[in-house]
Amino acid sequence: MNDMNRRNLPLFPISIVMQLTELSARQVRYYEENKLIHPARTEGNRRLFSFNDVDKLLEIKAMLEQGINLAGIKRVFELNEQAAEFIKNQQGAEEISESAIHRRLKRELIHAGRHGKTSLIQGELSRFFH
DNA sequence: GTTCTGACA
DNA sequence: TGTCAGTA
Repeated sequence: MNDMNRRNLPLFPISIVMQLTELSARQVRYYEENKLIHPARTEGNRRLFSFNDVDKLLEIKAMLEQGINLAGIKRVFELNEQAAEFIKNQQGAEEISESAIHRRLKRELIHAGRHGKTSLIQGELSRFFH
């Protein structure tokens, strides 16, 4: 069992996630409605969150505090996935750890931010993709 | 007792 | 977003 696998295991009920993220159940469910997170379900239809889900919720919380709306946050996640793929292709078939990708993404986001911090908010993220 | 969906303010 | 109702 590798790390990536571990991080995606459906483990926590919403009560635990509430304590871990300091978000209300209402907020967590609302973010799922808007497809920002996709927690697994038990046979009884109860949500089960993974470490990745929790991390994502913490990122959502942080971005929300910076004034980014749900649509903008969704865009950030989409761009992140595309960026991750881009980096993987650029690295070739060579194995690259998730943490390495995240370090590089973070570095590139910081670099992009220097050209205009406000451009990262309110749905103007797309301009970094030209 | 806990969580879920839907609904109202 | 909080909260209440009626369930599972």
